[in-house]
Amino acid sequence: MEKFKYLQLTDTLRTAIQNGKYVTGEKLPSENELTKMHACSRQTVRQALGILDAEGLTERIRGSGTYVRSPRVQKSWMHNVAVVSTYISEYILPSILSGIQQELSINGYTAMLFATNNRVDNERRIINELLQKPIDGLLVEGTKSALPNPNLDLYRKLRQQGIPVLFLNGYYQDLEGFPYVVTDDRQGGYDATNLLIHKGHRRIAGIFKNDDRQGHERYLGYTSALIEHGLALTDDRVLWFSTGTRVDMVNQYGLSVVEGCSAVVCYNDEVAVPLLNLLLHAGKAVPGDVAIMSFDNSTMADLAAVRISSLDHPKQKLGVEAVRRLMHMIGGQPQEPLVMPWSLTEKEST
Amino acid sequence: MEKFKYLQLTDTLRTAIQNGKYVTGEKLPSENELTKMHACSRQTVRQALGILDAEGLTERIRGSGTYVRSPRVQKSWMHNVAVVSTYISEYILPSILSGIQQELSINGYTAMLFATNNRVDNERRIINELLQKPIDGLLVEGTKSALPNPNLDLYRKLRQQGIPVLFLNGYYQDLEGFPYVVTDDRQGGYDATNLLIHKGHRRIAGIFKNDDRQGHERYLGYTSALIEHGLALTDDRVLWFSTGTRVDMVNQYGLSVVEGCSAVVCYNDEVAVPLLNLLLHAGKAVPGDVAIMSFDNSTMADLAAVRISSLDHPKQKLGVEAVRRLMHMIGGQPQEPLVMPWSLTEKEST
DNA sequence: AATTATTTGTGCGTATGTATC
DNA sequence: AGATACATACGCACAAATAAT
Repeated sequence: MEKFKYLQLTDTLRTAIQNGKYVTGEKLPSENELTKMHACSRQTVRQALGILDAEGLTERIRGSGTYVRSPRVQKSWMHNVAVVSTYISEYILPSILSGIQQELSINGYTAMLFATNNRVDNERRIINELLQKPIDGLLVEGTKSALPNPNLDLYRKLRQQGIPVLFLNGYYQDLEGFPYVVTDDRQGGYDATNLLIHKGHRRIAGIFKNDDRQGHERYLGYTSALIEHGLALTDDRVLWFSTGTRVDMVNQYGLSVVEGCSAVVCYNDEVAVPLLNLLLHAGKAVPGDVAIMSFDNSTMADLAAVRISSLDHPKQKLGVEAVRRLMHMIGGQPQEPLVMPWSLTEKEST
Repeated sequence: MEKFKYLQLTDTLRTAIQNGKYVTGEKLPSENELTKMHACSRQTVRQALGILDAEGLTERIRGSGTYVRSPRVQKSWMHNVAVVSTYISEYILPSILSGIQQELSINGYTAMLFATNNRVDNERRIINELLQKPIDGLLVEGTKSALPNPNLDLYRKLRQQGIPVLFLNGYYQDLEGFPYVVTDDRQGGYDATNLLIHKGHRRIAGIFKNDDRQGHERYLGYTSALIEHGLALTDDRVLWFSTGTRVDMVNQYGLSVVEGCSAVVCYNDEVAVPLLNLLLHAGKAVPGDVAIMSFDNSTMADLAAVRISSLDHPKQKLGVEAVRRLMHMIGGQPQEPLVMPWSLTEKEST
């Protein structure tokens, strides 16, 4: 129990408000009534009410009374949304962030930026910080979303504090009830592979990332397309890599995995471009000897020596959709997950 | 003048603290002394001190006194820095933002992100917002920094409010006393042109941006190199463009401006790459017929058909340096401008 | 339309507790 | 141990806004 009367009173009143004993509207007894109810002086009551007021829980109107603020108005002075991304400057992330910032700005909100560098320890540090910051909502790109995540407790704590959380690109399987906005990676993997199959390819290699959800899903799409067409599914034709080993891995195993194959499905352009260069350097023709399908359709895909056919990632639109959903969540409307489709304009590598 | 005694007292004490009348440390008179000094009751004094305490300007230690907090600790609950950039996802901006975010994070600060899209009306709207937000400092990439800026009043107002402002990349000539971190664009223009001259080129075209400081400076470096070597300075060989007309302009006038020249200095890679493609498409050899020097050394420069020699922009390091200086400013130390040098590793286009 | 009661805001006085020097 | 300073607590009086009579 608190030491001082005024803090005790603050506590009881605050919990009463939070438990809904006093609903949004008038409700709160007058200072004189509280004086009698809690057997203390009016000054003590006023001190307690002053704290609630400073916390934004109540609004005091002279001559009228002390009113409970609506949860919406309680935080109306903030309008901050935290954005936790794996990276900031790399690949398609800037485009997604740009979409997020633009849509937040339209809604009168401000983006507070954090980067995990795809490390769960950084993620933990950041979310711990955020628990003590005045934010209205949170957009998170999941960190290593295919591996078990040690920070789920913190996300649950955020929800407990009433802060809406929405995931994008990667989300955590074990975390239920949190909406997300992602690309349809399984369908994308299926479509990419399917296109190659319909072009007559029978031996199709695949390079996928093993520590995020997207990699797993794209792989599943790849396999289901092969199975559906009765094609051989061989582990030797699949190369897995993890965060931080993209280019190294391509240089080391890139040629061997496509050996004997006429096509390859690449996790993304960051893999496809180095692989393309490696193939060309080894005297192979693209798409003559090896066709390449990739994901994300970044600027890299167009600037490569052979323009790479790459499923088109919604990028900015994904950021915009994520923000729109988060805005609804801040408004109190729970949101369903959104799975966004890929589109494709074929280019030179197929 | 304020209506109530306690607010009057708060005001006088606050301005006294901000004017340095009471320095970091003890200094503040006791409640009883203030009671006598301002001819009011001790409760009134306490109410005023309570506000200062809530604002974080002072720290009250029971049995000891009321102390002025160091400016660094005064705002310890905020730790927000606003970053106003022209764009977010384009070109080298993501790298600069990444450096900013990284260094802010190290210092326990958070980046709040805004984009002007290089429009002064957006800039005005944003700075007006920021005047009412709780921020510790501001990093701004100047908008159309070579044109007269209508928002200087707002920047001065920010300074008046004690919020440190530091410009990067572009700053406003007419705004005195605001530090900045920029690249040495005049020297860069000189170096780029000089290199071409030393390679034997005598007729060197130039393409520059006319609405930002960097364009003007790079142009001045270009001209001074030509003059220094007694080469002809011809308006016909200089092409100016402005925000929003990069590629269009290159496609329209690119070939004509390099006509009769053996080399060209381009404002940046966003100009150099389309120009390169245009030249190659017209059957010209690079660097055989036309050598190309560019600025910024972005990924575009390396992914182009002919790897373009491009002065290396510090990018992340520039962001880091800007933040370091802003941190010092928040700590109360005024900062000098920083002009960062370019480096160059020659590539294929020269 | 004016009055009255209620409620919060401001201001002052006193007393006691407790940490610091 | 005593002086000093802030923290808590209670008391009262009046002002100003509101709401109901």
